[in-house]
Amino acid sequence: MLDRVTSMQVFVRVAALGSFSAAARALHLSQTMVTKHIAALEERLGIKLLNRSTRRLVLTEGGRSYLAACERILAEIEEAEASASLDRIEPRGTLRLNVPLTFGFRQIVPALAEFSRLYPAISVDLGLADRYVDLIEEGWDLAIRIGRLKDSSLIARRLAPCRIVVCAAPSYLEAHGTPKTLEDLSRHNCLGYTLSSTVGADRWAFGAEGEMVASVQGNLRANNGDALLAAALAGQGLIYQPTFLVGDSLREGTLIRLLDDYPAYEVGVHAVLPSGRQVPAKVRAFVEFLSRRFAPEPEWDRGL
Amino acid sequence: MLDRVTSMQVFVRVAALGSFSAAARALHLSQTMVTKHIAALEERLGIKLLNRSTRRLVLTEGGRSYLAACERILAEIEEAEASASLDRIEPRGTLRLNVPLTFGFRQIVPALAEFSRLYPAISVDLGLADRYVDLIEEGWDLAIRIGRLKDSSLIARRLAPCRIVVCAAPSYLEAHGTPKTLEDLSRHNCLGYTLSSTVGADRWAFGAEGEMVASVQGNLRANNGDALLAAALAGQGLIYQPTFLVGDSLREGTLIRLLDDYPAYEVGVHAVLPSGRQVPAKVRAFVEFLSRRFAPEPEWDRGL
DNA sequence: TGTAATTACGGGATACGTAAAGATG
DNA sequence: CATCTTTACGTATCCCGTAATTACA
Repeated sequence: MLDRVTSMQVFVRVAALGSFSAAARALHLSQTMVTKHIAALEERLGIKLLNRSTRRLVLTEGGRSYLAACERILAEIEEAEASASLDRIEPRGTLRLNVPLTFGFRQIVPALAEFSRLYPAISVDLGLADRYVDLIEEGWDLAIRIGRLKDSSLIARRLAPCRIVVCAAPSYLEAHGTPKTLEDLSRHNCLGYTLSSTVGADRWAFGAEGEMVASVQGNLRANNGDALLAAALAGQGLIYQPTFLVGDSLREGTLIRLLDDYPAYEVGVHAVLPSGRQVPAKVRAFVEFLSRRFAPEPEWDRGL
Repeated sequence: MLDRVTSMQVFVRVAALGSFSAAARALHLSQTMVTKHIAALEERLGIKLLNRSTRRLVLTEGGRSYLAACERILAEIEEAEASASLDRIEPRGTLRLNVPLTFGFRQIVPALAEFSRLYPAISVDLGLADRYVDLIEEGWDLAIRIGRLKDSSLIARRLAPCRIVVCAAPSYLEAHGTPKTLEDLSRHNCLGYTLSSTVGADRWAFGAEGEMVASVQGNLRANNGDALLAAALAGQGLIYQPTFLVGDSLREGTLIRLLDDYPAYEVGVHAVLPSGRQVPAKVRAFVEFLSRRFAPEPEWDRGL
């Protein structure tokens, strides 16, 4: 028999999203299992819950009232488990963590090794993605977001500053000279980062709040910082990237920071979590861990 | 994973009876499974629910509060399932019913009065429309369709025959003569029904299967049978309409049936519902009700 | 020593995903 | 034709009871 609680969760998700496949994605299940869960419920109850054509789902009358009951019941179960569970007190279980690619590889993955030593009872399910993810929809416990946050339906905690600087390889500077002012940038090959809609591709900001902006252009754009870093190291042009990415190269001298008379544009590295429920200890533990790890100054900014 | 609802039931029983083996007997389970269910809950919650020595079971602090929650939750589940299952046994709720205009006014609305007396727990949401409606999309429980069905993704049940006959007012026949053969029709003013794409406007069919077809024309067309009926009664021309519409006038003598040497074209009145295994009791009840009401011969065909 | 809970273990049921089919707009 | 639901099917899991084991009065 399919777990009835799971079936109820599936049903609630299907009803909320209006789609079997969307629910499957959200719950990390196959479409097949979603079908089977709904079928199991319908069989058990003896009524049809959803009228479905391929494109459209509509709750039946019985489905509507059962849905309301499921929501009540699931909330009660969750509350009962949360208040009874050790999870509240002791960090354990699986932490579903979603982080941006570059920051993830460079800063989170190394950190996780230590975190796992500290908390052997926690296993981590790491999602690396630069795209926007819906925490609640996709069931993440926690995400790392870099930038300036707007979404207010989530709890955010600032973990570290993220300073964005301009730099280039010595070979490039020898060949093309060194820009001294923002105006000079327009005469250089500025490799653009396309993922942020505000700054990175055509506009490079300076000053902690981004008070100054330079318009730039170049012969390469990418949606991935590591790719741009590689290009810059090869002497192709200037890049405008966060210090957590270019810090090592700057300390090694393989990249040179430019325009350091202008204060760097500063955004934040944030831990973001779904609001509402009480925060599980595993999440608290990880946020605290990162917060300590990155304070008072993150490692990647040492010596810059 | 053990079914969580079952585990809760086991836990409640164990707590009530103060013994694993007693609970096993009560639930027709092996002692083994009782142990495993309790262990599964304890694992899931991360806390001990029962302190047990061989002879004695004592709820822990956490166990007591979780027990209370389980009792609430199980009661709610039972209630939700019972209420949902009622839908399949006892006809109740709102029946969303879509019917064609003319048939609806003449045959369904009168029937509904009696239906409501028979099933006071059902309220009806009646949609009158001649256009094609998507049952699933628009959330209808049931539709009446008249004609010959093709759509196979729906369940259809034939409720009654629908015979289509030619008739005219005596005043018209006095003025223009009485057609005796299909060929004669071409010399008459044939008022066309435009809603059906197959027959009704330019082509009038005869014979149970529509084996014979006459081409016709006239000076009025409409997409509504009642309008054409009114025109015919006023002596404007011939109409080709179902007996459920013209039956009363024929019996009164305000219309005269023509060409009754030719057997009438016969289509069906169908109940059509979204497919799926379970049909709600309210729907079954209504279909049965109509089926009985129209059998063995529908009222509108009496005496024709 | 007798009763109750737990562990070991094997067989059979089933939960699950892949892949293909069916449906739909 | 792309997308969504359902069916078919093979596999690995784990549910479950029998039987052996441990714990306790």
